[in-house]
Amino acid sequence: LAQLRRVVLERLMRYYRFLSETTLRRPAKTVTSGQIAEALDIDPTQVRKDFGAIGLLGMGRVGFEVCEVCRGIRHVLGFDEPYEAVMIGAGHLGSALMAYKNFAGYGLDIVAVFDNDPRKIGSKVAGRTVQSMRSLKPFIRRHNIRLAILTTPADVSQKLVDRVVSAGVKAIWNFAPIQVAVPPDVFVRNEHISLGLSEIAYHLAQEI
Amino acid sequence: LAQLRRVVLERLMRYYRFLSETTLRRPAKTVTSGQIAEALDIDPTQVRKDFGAIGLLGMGRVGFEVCEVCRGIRHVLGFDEPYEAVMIGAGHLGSALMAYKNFAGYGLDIVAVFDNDPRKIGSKVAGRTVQSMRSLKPFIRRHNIRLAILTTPADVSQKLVDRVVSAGVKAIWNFAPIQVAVPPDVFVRNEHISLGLSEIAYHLAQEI
DNA sequence: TAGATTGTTAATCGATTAACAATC
DNA sequence: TAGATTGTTAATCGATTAACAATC
Repeated sequence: LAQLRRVVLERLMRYYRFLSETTLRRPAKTVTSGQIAEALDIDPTQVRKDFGAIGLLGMGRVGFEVCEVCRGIRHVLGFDEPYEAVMIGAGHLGSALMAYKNFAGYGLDIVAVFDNDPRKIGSKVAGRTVQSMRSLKPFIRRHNIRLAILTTPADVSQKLVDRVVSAGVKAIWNFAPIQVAVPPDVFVRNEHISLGLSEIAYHLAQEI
Repeated sequence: LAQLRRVVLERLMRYYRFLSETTLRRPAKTVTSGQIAEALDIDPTQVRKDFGAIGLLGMGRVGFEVCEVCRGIRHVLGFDEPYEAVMIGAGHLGSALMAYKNFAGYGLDIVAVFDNDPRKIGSKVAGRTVQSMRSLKPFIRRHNIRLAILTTPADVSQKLVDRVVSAGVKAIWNFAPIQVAVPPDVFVRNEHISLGLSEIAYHLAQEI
């Protein structure tokens, strides 16, 4: 199975969400590439190609089995292999993410939250006690954590990244408004708000 | 000036952030496409193409004037034309976004926040009093608001979108975990957390 | 069977990268 | 001047779309 590109992963996720949502409302055994394509405004061939790329086969004149597709996507995207993460930063954004219920359905379990603010340390966020940043590194080591979610201010973020990477973290989900540097074997996914902002601002300015 | 695609907008934003950040640290009058390219891991030709697309000209052997580039990007992306927005939802995420200081630098001013929860209505979020959803539509009409930022639960989001669109909103910045339907003249930017999640989960599963 | 849908090959489209004369 | 950097054209690459025989 070849390495899947980002755009493909995103489409797979959209298929998955669409199938999960619609089958809840009106259960269907099968779905055609055309139905998915129309709902998500994608070419039907694209859907079949993507399914083919992850080894899903359809049936002529019938389409694809919904359950099989969902199972296939779950498997490929790795939702079935639970992984634990630490949240770095217990501010508004960190708390918002901690409170997000759906993560469990994607295999993600945020097992601890850390902050530097003495007023926050010891308090509870979504049922977890906020710990001091000093405990961060030992915690990651002890629990073999591979993912760190970063919701800290720009100025301290790089230092914290260095620390968690040296403790063994293999992926950073970066919500901090800064580009962080990591060794080549560490994966970073950036969620810079400014990218969305640029698109919004541009379209509003265009429209006048 | 041709319509700019999403990837171009995102690159422009990255250039802008890079130039703003680095000139703060070590002020430079000029910058070459090669310097930008190396820092952002982009092809130098790409940088020159993007600059050319928005009418920025460099100087042989010298490069581009930093100030001129920043001004050009600000102008094209529309950061210089201030626009007001309403925040729909005063939960963790809504509060986090309200508290974000940098928006002003991009022309965005969140002038009001709305929620359905009686316990939140009347309280302050980042200096703004949370208003009832009942005031949403009249407020948008009265102030000619063109952007709504959506941080509500999935189940109520579509209804709220319909309402703000009928009140005249022209763009939706959607942080709700659902695909919202809008008329063709309304622009939607989705920030579904699940897309990032799929990439993270996939890479962690691959790595094993 | 007839007809809708698949899987796959070929064609198109657009975006990225390479090459290089023009420029300061 | 010499040499680094630009602007632009051409070449490459990859992704999307079209076409269509095979299938149920």
